[in-house]
Amino acid sequence: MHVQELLALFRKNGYKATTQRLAIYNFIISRKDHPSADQIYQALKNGYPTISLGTVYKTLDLLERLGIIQKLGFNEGSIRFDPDMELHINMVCSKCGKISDYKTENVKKLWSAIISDMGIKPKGQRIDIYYECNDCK
Amino acid sequence: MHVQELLALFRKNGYKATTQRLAIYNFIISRKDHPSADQIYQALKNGYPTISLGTVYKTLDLLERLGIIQKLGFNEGSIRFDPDMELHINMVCSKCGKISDYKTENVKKLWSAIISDMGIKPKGQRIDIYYECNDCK
DNA sequence: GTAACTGCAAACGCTTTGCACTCCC
DNA sequence: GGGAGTGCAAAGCGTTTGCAGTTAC
Repeated sequence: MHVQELLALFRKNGYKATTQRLAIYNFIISRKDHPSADQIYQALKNGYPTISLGTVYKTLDLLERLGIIQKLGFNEGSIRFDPDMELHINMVCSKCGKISDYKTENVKKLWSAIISDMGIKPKGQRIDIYYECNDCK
Repeated sequence: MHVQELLALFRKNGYKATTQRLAIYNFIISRKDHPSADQIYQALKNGYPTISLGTVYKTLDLLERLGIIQKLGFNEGSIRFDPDMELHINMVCSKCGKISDYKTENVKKLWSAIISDMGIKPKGQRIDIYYECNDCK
């Protein structure tokens, strides 16, 4: 999603397009791994010295409500934020925790087959595969 | 897994088979939804008045280390415990949060197709589908 | 008998909340 | 100008930790 679209989406829903919100969104989509709230905060502190962790959380909640990011709760007590709302698989390294997305047409096709097998109308999904990434092997 | 097997597994790994551990495991497998630590604690308090939440957590960690249950972190800050270690889909009601498992041969077949498509060796997986359950419709 | 386990309570860490100040529109 | 949003600090809440007393073996 481009800045212009995001701006329009905010305004359409009666939310203000603040510097912080745009910065947070831009940061998330610039990253392939799925950062935690604190990682976002730490990274933005330099460019935006007065930004606060509370604002990061509030913005992430807002982006989720608008349906443009997904929250992924993990066992270690952390929540990660994924800006990809299309069907994909989260490849999670079970050693270092790094996450990368896997998205192919074939996966979509096979997933549709699973859905039609189940006979329900899904509102969303979350698919994790735990493995050992190349760095950790 | 039967009590006898669980007992053997504990002893093989040098852990003691305490009343609390057996009770916690038995409770989890008796439930189709995936209870949280506190739900387990609340349910067992009656039959085991001195049991503590700390013990519940420690036991759940142990069971996970032994590879017989899976922790599922959710966005709402809670962790649920799933005693089914075979491939299945967690059907999560997005309104009431109820979870039920979906497990068929067809899902296993389609999932294997996805895995071979990816060309990795998974150590485990977690598949959630969010939908609206019959009670909430 | 003794090492592991329990139960309790305190500590912890991530997230949420409340509120005065600030900034977008 | 006014109301939504920010930043800060305190509160909240699920989970972990430490330790003295207890239990399995």
